[in-house]
Amino acid sequence: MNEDTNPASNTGANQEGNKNTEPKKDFAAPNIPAQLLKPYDPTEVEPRVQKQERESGFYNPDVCIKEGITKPDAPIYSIILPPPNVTGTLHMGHALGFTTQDIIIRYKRMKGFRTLWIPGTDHAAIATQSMVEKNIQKAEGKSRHDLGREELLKRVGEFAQQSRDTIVSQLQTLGASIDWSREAFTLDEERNFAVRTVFKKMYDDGLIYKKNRVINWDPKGQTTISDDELVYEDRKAKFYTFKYSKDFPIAISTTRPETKLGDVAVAVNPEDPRYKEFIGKEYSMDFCGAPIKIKIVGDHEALMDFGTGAVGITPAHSMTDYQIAQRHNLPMIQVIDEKARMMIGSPDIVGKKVAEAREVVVEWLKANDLLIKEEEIDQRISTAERTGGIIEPLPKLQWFVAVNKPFKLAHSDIKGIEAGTEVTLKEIMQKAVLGGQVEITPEHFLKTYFNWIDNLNDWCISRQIWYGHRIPVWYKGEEVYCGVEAPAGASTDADADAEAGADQWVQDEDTLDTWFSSGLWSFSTMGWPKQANDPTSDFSIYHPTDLLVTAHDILFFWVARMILMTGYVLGTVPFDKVLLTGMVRDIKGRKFSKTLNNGIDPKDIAQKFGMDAGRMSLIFGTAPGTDSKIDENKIKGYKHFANKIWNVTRFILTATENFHDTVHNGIGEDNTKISFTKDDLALIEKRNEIFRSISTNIDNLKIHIASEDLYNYIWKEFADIILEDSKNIFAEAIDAGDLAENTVGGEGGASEESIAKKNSRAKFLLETLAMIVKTLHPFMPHVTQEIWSLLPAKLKTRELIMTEQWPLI
RNA sequence: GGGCGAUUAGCUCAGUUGGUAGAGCAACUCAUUUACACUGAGAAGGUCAGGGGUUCGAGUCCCUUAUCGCCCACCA
Repeated sequence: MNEDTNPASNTGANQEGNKNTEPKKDFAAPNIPAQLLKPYDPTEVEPRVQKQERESGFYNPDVCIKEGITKPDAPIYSIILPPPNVTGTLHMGHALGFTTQDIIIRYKRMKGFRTLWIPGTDHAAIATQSMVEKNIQKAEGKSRHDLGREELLKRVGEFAQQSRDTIVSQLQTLGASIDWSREAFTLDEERNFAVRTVFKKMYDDGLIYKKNRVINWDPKGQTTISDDELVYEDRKAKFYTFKYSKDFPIAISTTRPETKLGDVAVAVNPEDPRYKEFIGKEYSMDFCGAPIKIKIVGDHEALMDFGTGAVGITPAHSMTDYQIAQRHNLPMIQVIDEKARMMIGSPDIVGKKVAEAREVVVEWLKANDLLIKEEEIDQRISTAERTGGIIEPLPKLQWFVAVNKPFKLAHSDIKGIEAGTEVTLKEIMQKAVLGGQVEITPEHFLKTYFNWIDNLNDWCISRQIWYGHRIPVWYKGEEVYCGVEAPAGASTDADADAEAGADQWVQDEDTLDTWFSSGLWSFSTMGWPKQANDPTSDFSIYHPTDLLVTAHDILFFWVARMILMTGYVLGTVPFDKVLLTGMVRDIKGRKFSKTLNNGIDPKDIAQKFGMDAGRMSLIFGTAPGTDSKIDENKIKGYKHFANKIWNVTRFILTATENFHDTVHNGIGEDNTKISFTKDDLALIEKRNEIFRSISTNIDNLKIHIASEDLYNYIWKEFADIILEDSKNIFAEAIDAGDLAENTVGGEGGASEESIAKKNSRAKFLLETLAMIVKTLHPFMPHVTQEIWSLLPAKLKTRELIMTEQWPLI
């Protein structure tokens, strides 16, 4: 398979004679590939190399084994790609993570590992649906209800497909050596089956339950969201102090007077001398047209030194109040509906939006002389991460995952948890990491991780949207059925369900939080559950995976959920190591966001500087977990670097032109056997030391240091010192050659010595060049492949450098 | 309120177990059409935020202060 890839090498006759007389002018030497004589052009090379690599099939480990590149019993190395959301396109932040993964995957592949990298995309339920809904509303003025469930899903599906196509092409532009034959989608049929299977298991174990309680309602997205999907915004707000009525003994304060129509109690601190005497008393009155009944309760939650020391309790519209109400068995009165409009009160309040109702209530308080104080305070309000809607806490019947409920874990490979013992999901998340089974880099995120788990509450998993995994639960009158498949007689038509009669099974309307399916990603992409017991399945071979590379902003959303799900379902961990990357920011230090429209498309970088340069600039000098800024000057530097290696190659091939095809056999220019000089042996030793440490650093996930060492060796050591020095050696050999020719029977000794030096150095340069190109390949796959294709055939064992063996192993 | 991180050259940032402070970019001097101007050589530039401690020795470990950033939290 070792064809001569040097297109210029068989162009026939050359003019050897010219070489020594005018060596410097003669770059167009016939032995040197024509491409090499021009500056390196990434825009031409990169797409070609990507296509060549992809079509080779070697991204797929099965092909590597079949073609003898990887041994069948080779050690395993697997990574799953964090699936990008199908809401849009990739930016340089994604590129950092993906480049990191690609570097490690290429490195491991060259080291002989059976290497798998699985791609896919995430349906990102709320984000995607709300984006499509917005587009439809804008273009056609229709809501999702105008379209119906089926039509909307069709539209969202189309959008997702387009997004997916863009993402795939972007990943290919990055040069990601990912196995496309295994591509998955969090919402495809196989993943849906995995989701249903896990849901059913959790339901049967009593870990999934349905309950009516106060949840985070997003009036804009018309759905619940989990605690983690809240984003806080600082705002100025009016803080009102007032009494419910003239006769009421205690004043309370609030920023939301309109919710007070739903108050059922006032909590005071039981130690508070001002209010002690009122505890237990009840008062009834009219408040803005709503009859309210207020009980005074003692609760330590009420702080004596805040506000008036008394809290109005609105169980239906505040998480805190809901919890206090639970403690005191208080009723819950909902006064705000799902559209954030008032449900009760006087006629000028009912139907009004909360902000308007607030004004009306304040006016009413003033008119009745009940308002005591009005001041401005700083307030944090909750908004929905995906839609930006202001969260309205509402009581709703929702599905939850119980994180503190003990259950029996049948099988366990998790250190500290014995099979068959009772554990909670929370404990699984803790112990998988505590025992070091999952290693997190940088280490300080461990504290963040445990801190989050300590404060974790039950996970609300139901969403009132249509795009997503529909909850596999069916109702018929009072009956409830949960199953992987629909019960017999259940309607399969989504829109028809709504009108189905009481004698028919009707599926739950809600869909699951997108992170429920993402949590299964490490094994749902590998054929679980259908091929779980097949020893030849990906699941049996590649799970648990070796490494997860992701940005630190989804540590809780995703990393923790994967640990939870994998621990629960399989009794093991999803990955051995987690490498958290920092966020890539724009030049002003801002996060990339759709609203700012400041995302940088990797394709633009590829156009401008070459993707290799883009990749290096993301990696170089960027410590794990540390945020970085994208800077075009930096990228430009690595474009220069690519060109540098290009020219290094040209120089070495030109300088050794006469015998670079024989050096591999140890045959020098004068047909003598080459042996290394002392100087060159020293260079080899130093070189090998540096290259070994580069390997070690990649092994330890310190690729930013590895890339720096490599860069410095190539440019500062190899090019600036060794190549410059070599010029003298080669010049001496030429002079000596001339001298020997001109002096018949003269002293050949000097000549032989300089020729021997040249031979030694030439061998060193060619071998080192091959080594440099191989070692640089994971970082800059395109330029290295192009150089590889231009190197003398005898220096290589294979056409594609990605399948060559890593140096010095 | 709790937790975490950052503070190193003009700018952007590296710095593994403590052992003489590093890179890129910018700026300065010089060289040169060279394998490469997508170049080379040289010089300059730092009380490693401040203070204290441990140590023979601290950018690195401990304490503390300040500033900035992030995450979490039920102060209505």
